[in-house]
Amino acid sequence: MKHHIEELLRHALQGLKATGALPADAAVAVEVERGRAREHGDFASNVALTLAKQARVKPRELAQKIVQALPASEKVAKVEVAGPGFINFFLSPAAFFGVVPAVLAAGESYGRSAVGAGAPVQVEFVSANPTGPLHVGHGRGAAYGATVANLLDAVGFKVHREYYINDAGRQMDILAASVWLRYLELCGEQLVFPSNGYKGDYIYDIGAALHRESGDQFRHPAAAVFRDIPPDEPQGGDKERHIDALIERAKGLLGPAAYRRVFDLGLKIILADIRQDLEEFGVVYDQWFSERSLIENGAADRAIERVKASGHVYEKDGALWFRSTDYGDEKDRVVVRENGQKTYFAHDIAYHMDKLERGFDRVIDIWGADHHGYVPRVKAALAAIGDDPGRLDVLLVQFAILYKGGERAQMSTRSGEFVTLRELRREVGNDAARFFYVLRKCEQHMDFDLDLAKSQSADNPVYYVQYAHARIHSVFRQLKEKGWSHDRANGERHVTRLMEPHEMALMTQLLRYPETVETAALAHEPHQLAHFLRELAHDFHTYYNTHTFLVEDADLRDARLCLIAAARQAIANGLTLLGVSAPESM
RNA sequence: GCGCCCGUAGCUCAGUCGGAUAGAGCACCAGCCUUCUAAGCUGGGGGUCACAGGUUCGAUUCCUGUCGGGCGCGCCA
Repeated sequence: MKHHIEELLRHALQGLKATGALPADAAVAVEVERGRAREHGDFASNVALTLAKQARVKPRELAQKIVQALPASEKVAKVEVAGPGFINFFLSPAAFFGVVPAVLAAGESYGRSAVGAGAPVQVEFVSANPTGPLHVGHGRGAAYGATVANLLDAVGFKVHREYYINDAGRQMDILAASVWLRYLELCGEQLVFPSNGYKGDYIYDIGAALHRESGDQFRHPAAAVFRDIPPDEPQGGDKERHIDALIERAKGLLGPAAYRRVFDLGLKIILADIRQDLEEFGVVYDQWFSERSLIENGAADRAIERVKASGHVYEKDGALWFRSTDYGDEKDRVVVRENGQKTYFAHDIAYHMDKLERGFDRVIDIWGADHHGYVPRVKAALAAIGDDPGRLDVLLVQFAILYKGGERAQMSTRSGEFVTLRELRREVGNDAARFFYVLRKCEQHMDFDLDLAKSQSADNPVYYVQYAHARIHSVFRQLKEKGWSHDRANGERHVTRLMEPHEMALMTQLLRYPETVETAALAHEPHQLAHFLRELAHDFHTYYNTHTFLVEDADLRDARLCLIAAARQAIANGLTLLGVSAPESM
């Protein structure tokens, strides 16, 4: 509908250019928005205000000319010039009534569109280090990313959902060492666990799995493990040097093959856990992309070569540096360390190179806001190797702070004292978690009130929306109990009877649904859809309270049932995009 | 210190590319169940859009500065 109004305006402006009322080269950016107040109509445009200067006419005068040049449309009942020069459009009743059969005919596809034109888009999200279970911070990225992907899919993009597995690097070595040490304890060795190791209970579980699988095969005396290892922090040493030495000792004592078995077992178990966690949360990927594969198949080397070939590199202190400051980064970055190892950044260049080579029109990365400083260097690298950094969008998701009984919940993976996503899901349910996570725009810090999310009350927006859906089902159950049935065709013939203000409001909201999905998708803002659904539910609840649907007059009854069936469809479609269930009864 | 994000009602937050009288939910107050689920509805009070300048027909929105909060500034990932 919005696009229809925009089209009418464009026609009018073309006409005015043809007659010379507007300069032929006037920049035409037609803006149409929903009128805020009723008296401002259903749609309003400020084109006359923005073009007045170029046309050298007073805004109101220009607005009048535009209105006269507007082509007739059966969907528009009235057009007015108002205020300083706004053009207000009032839709005809036909435009409202049409939405009911339109929704019912479209069914699950109502709100879907083709603006994306099948363009391939990749959405990479969560991508948490496989060093432990997902915590509640990852949950927001998961819900947000999954919903952005769903929205893009709904408006016609070909969406590829991907998880980048950080299965290389020091953190994973720390995990492997942590697992091995817990395993040694289970073998009966007495040792002091490193302060910088992973201390969560799940490490014992993996150690136990290793022991079940391999018995004492990887056992070494604690004395041999800790011989000549530099002291840990509590003993006055450096915790980083301590853990690094333990990693080297593990590799030495176990040998490459056995070390790899320990390493891979930890990776496998944790990854399986993450995967299951996300699946239960309704988050499913097309691809799990391994960082290690970039090293093993030479992509990382190839990336380094391309950066070198760009000339934006130099050697310093034995390391290879990428001069990212050439592209506006605040300092240069190491890509190959003094010890010959490539940095995480080097792998990330290779990964993004690979993404673009795979032919995505747009690549969307969803990162935690703590990685914001990382954006310029990745874009710089893409620019240096001749790729277009404009194809990469990085969306930063702020942390969610959990409140429980008014108190903040602390989280830190290393110490093992964190609230996991799984715990959150168990506590508030998947639906509330998915809904709450996308209720705020991503760059907003979010206070996640666990007590509210879990409360089965009117305060809880997710129940409010779901209840509207369930209530409509309930009406149809009542219909049967009264021995009636719904004649949809008859209802559609009599939609013109739906003249009550509540009915008009509900139809207006239904008309807005496709616009909302499109706007939310293109702006990557799921919260717009969440807020829309609450409003739609409100429009239904007020209607429900004011009018009886199951009236004796069959024509009116059928028409009303068509309307609420359409509302039910729109709510269900919207909730599905959010990954929230639409229950038939509550 | 530098960089990024944020600051809107008592609380949590919307506010589309600069537009018309700044909105919603919660909380608070007053009402509504012989009627399709009261997990609902109706009405009411509540604002220096952090502060100070600037840009213009017009600023919550754009620019500069100040204050306050979060995050980042490794040859970690």
